[in-house]
Amino acid sequence: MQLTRRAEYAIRTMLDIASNLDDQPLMSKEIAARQDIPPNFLIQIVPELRSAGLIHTVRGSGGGIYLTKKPSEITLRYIVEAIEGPIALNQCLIGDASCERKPRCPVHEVWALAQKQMLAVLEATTLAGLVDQSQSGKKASKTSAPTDVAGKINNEVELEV
Amino acid sequence: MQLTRRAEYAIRTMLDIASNLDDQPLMSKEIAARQDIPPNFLIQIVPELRSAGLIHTVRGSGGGIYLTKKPSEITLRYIVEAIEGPIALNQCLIGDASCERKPRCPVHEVWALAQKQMLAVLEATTLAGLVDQSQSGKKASKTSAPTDVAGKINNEVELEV
DNA sequence: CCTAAACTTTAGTAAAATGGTTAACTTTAT
DNA sequence: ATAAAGTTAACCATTTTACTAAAGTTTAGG
Repeated sequence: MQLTRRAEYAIRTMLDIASNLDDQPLMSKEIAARQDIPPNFLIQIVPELRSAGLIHTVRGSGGGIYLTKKPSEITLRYIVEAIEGPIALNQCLIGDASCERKPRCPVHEVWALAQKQMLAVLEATTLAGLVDQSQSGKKASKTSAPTDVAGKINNEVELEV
Repeated sequence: MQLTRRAEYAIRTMLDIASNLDDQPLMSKEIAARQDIPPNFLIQIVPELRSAGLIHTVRGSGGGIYLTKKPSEITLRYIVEAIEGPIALNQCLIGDASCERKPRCPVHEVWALAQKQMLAVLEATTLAGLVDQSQSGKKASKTSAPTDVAGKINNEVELEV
């Protein structure tokens, strides 16, 4: 019931690149150093991010990594699923194949809802929003739309438990 | 990022007992048969539920298992955490010990929110509500208050993603 | 064209988690 | 007593996790 280190490192990597202002590609080793990622582990994760179409890699001297999309178009959910595959909080939520217990099992839809709630947050969070938030403090930049996703969701979601 | 079989089986077990109308204790072996749980695996899970204070067990001939609390007082979250320990979607959410990256890491609070959303669902769901729901179809029983937790939450939670 | 810098690929590996099984033990109703 | 129930502890195969390592490939620059 926990994010793997791979996915955590993938998120850090994507965020590191998104925070980069220069247009020159970043080296894997540098990213690893900045983000506290074992460098030999990261070079294993990078190809996965590339296969998922999230990054472009340039080989050879002077090479490195850059994003393929705009940070505002990359959600946290997308990054996580690029590494771990589709998120499923319970075995009965894997794929669309409904479990055989489903008709009589009232718990299934509870897990479905819990997962939906969780995914809504991960899907509403983009790299742009995260970069924006970590840079706030100097001035309230209104450059990218979803400035404070977390706060935004938070207000609409209060439950009377 | 997925519920273990242990916890899934624990939920089924608790639900099975809560659905039992007689006041005589249920046998582990019978529960296992009804709920598609490997019987030898269940007898390993039962003591954990007991240690957590969720069930009472009676040894010896004629013994078995019954709940210690009212089904309306037992939440899904409580059952899961009785088996798996505290839920933490990311390593940085374990305990109250904030990760050392927290001050500069904008992702932390996103995971915190995602988890809060998920836990809200698991916490709003009680055994009584689940039993009630699986029995509906004959007549809309209004015996226990939270009849349709899932639907209830669902309405209040729409996000404009 | 040679070399160093960068990513790629493949293999290996120790430790822990997962999902069980087995068997000896204790308690208790009849 | 004895059989029925839960208790405890040990065991086990497989998979996942989190890495490390090494040999290979591509490419810029001299």
